[in-house]
Amino acid sequence: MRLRPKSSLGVRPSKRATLRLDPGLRTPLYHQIYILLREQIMSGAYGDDALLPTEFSLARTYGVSRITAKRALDELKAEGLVERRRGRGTSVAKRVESRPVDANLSGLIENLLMMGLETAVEILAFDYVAPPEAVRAALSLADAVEVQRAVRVRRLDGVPLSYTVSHVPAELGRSYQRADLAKAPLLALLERAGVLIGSADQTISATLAGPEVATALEVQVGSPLLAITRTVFDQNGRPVEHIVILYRPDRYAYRMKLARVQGSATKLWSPTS
Amino acid sequence: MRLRPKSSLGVRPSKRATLRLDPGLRTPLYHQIYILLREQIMSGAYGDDALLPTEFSLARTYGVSRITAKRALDELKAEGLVERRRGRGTSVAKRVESRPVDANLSGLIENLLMMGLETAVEILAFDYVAPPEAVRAALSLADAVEVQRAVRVRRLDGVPLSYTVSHVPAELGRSYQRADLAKAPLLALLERAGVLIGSADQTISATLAGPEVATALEVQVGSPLLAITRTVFDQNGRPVEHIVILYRPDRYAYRMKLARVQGSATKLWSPTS
DNA sequence: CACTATTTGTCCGTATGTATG
DNA sequence: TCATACATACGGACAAATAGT
Repeated sequence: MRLRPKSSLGVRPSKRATLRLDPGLRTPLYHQIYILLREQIMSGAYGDDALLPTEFSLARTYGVSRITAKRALDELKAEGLVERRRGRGTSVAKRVESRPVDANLSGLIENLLMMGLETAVEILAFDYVAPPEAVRAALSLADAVEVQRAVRVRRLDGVPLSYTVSHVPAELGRSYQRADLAKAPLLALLERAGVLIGSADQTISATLAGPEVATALEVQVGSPLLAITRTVFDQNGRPVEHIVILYRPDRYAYRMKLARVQGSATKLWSPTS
Repeated sequence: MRLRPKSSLGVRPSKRATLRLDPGLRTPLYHQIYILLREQIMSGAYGDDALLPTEFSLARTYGVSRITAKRALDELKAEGLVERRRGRGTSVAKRVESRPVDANLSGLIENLLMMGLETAVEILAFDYVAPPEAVRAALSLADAVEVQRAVRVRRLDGVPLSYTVSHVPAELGRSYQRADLAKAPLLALLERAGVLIGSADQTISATLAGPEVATALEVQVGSPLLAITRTVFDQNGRPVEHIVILYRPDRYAYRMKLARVQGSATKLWSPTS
């Protein structure tokens, strides 16, 4: 089978000419070069009618054959990014100038308004289970306790936005029913049951869409997702809810304003608003 | 040559069962599945002695042959992440327990202290370029202006933590040199140059590692990354810096404490500290 | 005008990797 | 495990268009 030889004795493969291409990366060499060139074109490195490197030149700098370099250029041509003419070379076709690094355009939703009632909620699961170890620890529960688990998908304009898995200690979970969750936020239900919400710990990270989540959010398996994990405490510091929310990054962005904290070496920013 | 047939007549290949793995991603199918499974293992989705899906089950859910599914599992085994026994199935080998759902344990770095000087910075690029359109817009620059661009990788204990691309208006960029960036944070350099830092807009999202970033961060292509895009303004509201930071989610988590805002229907939380 | 160097287009053959049944 | 198909990557060889002398 041979899954990567593991370079038995620490013998570095002595790659000399190979400028930053990684053959062990599982992505075809020509495609790596294609991405590098596209990146340079997008960022305007080849202004106007300047010529891209020739096939031979690319082959030399990246340590590949001319055919491989040619394929990278051909892929650019197939995308309409460059024009190629025999004897002349390869030049940038259209002034692309895209790549929205800054989001905000398009139909991106921001944090707060989304919490409003403009969204539709579908409940995929509502049951009582033994919690995963991490959840049990976060909620400071005893060993053999059950929790109320709910899996929800939130949509805006019919397009999935987030996939939520929430865990609530069973005694609190009894205070609401499956149908309630479709209409009101979980926190509101807990407050209705007399819980005095205090603070929350929140961790923001990134993960990949697995099969179930991908289906629910209508994205490809392996798509990136923004993951927010939140543990909510009441005013006595008792944990009352543990929730993981997975957002489609093309539909949702977590935006915030920061203000500079003067005179502190370690703490640079303080959130505002 | 045939670079992707372009599906001549709009004839969709009728992929039915294929639960949306991406064949156009140029990454082998077995490796895509490997990345997904590793991601799930790392995030503790298979607690304790739970079994991973069988080869046949994987083959069915992803619409590939059993051999391909087997290879994904074999690759996990080669990495020492799982144990496989005939007739029994595939189980998680070592309690990896990295990527704790709740952060904070293990070697996870939090936001603020990291900005300190415990980390080593490598500068991959330091030049003056025409900015990408999105950056130009964010910095409110005129059309044909150059900006100072820096690409950096930050490491802690020798392991890459973040990949940073920063753009600063050229006149401000002249105030520091390449070597300065390796020693002090960009904001400190700007303040040294007389800039009075005011506020910042920040967007948090998720993305996938491309070849260049993957190499720099020593992760696989297609791994999830936490993406923070920040535009910094001086006290007059003039933009002075645009920066995109890509974090390895297994090494860095964005944590925050939230306090409940009472009596507001739309605004539920207010950040504290 | 030929002559040449450069550069892309096309073809061959071969070896290895990927994916299927 | 085997046979098969296709993709990837290599090196070599030659043809055809372009630009300069």
